Amino acid sequence: MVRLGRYVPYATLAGVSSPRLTETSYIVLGLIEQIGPATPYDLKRMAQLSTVNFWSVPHTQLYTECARLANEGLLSEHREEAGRRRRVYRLTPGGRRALERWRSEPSGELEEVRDVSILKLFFGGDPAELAATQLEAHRRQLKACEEMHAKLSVGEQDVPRGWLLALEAGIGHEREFIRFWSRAGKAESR
Amino acid sequence: MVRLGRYVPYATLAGVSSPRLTETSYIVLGLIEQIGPATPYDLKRMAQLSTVNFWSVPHTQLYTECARLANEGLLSEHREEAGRRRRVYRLTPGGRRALERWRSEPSGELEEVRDVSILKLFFGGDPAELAATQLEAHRRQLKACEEMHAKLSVGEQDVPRGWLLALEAGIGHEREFIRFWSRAGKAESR
DNA sequence: ACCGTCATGTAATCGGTTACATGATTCT
DNA sequence: AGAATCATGTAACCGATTACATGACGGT
Repeated sequence: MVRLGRYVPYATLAGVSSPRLTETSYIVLGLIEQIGPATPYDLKRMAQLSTVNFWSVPHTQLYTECARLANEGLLSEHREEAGRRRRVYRLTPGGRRALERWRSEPSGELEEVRDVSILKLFFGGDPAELAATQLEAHRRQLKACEEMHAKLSVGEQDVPRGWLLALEAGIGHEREFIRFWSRAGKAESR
Repeated sequence: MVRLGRYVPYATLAGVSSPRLTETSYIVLGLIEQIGPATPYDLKRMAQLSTVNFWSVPHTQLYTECARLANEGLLSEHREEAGRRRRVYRLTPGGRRALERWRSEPSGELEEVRDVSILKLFFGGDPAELAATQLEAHRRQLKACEEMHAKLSVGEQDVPRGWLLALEAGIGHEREFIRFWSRAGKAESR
């Protein structure tokens, strides 16, 4: 079986000092591109709501990541004068270039599945018991995804194509999980 | 869309001081259970070869993890007298209990997909280009999985049931990825 | 006025990742 | 004998996770 390149290291940016951009960085850059100038808190809501929910980022990291990207010159930072003095970030031209470069460069990397329940299965966990719990969870999740998809599809909203596709990917995997656990749960145990 | 519990924290072990067991810990415990007393290097080979390849662990971590588990009393450590003086680890009763508890406790956690290419798609990457590269990679990976599965299935080898199931899960997901990218790659771009 | 929840952070910690290094073996 | 590869670690670093904390605001 082929080794999966899991330890993807730094993205080195031609021409820029030495910014190590992780997926988190691109999520921040990408979200700001989509919604315009934003505070870390805006990003948090956006991420929750929209659909980076297939790749969640804890809110505390949004703060530090914004600061870092600003430090690297990929975002500009501006503090509000008013009471809260929140930091508002926006893309710099360099940030936009970095995002575009990343986005347009297809990668042959494969991700591992890394599902805890499958790990338990691997190490001898009882298929029927694992399946019962997992099936319920995946069915719920599938339902949530489908509802979200329906909501985004109605009318002529201007939902970016990528959002729908990503959601559809999620839906496909949920279905696959359901198929898998259905089979695994009832196969003869010997 | 439902929030996925991604930040699964510590597994607290009733009765034991304060061992924080991660998935890596259970991989180590589980592998040692399967192959008996082993050095970190044995674990590395085992992990590579067998099938924890759907959840890889870098070899350096096997060393530190073994040391930590020994420290927590879940493994016992014994140094060879001979030249290499390698450390050989084996399960203690406590370690075995911890493993069994973990394994038999089904969890409703869901994993996120976290696929970089889908992330690029989400942020506006070109479906056709991404699909081309991903399709090739997934096809190759699928082939490798299937070959491995065939190899493990022939004859009356005593391959643990979990190994086959985990492999089958991987195969299912690879097929799903292929379905997805096939569709995404050729859908009308507007 | 008080309470609960949302908003907005800061900071310590830690597992995971990368870098580096040396001793065995095997092959030519 | 030297080169290449396998075996076996050690250690620094850093992003991600957890813990903690306070201010604003809507409702009762």
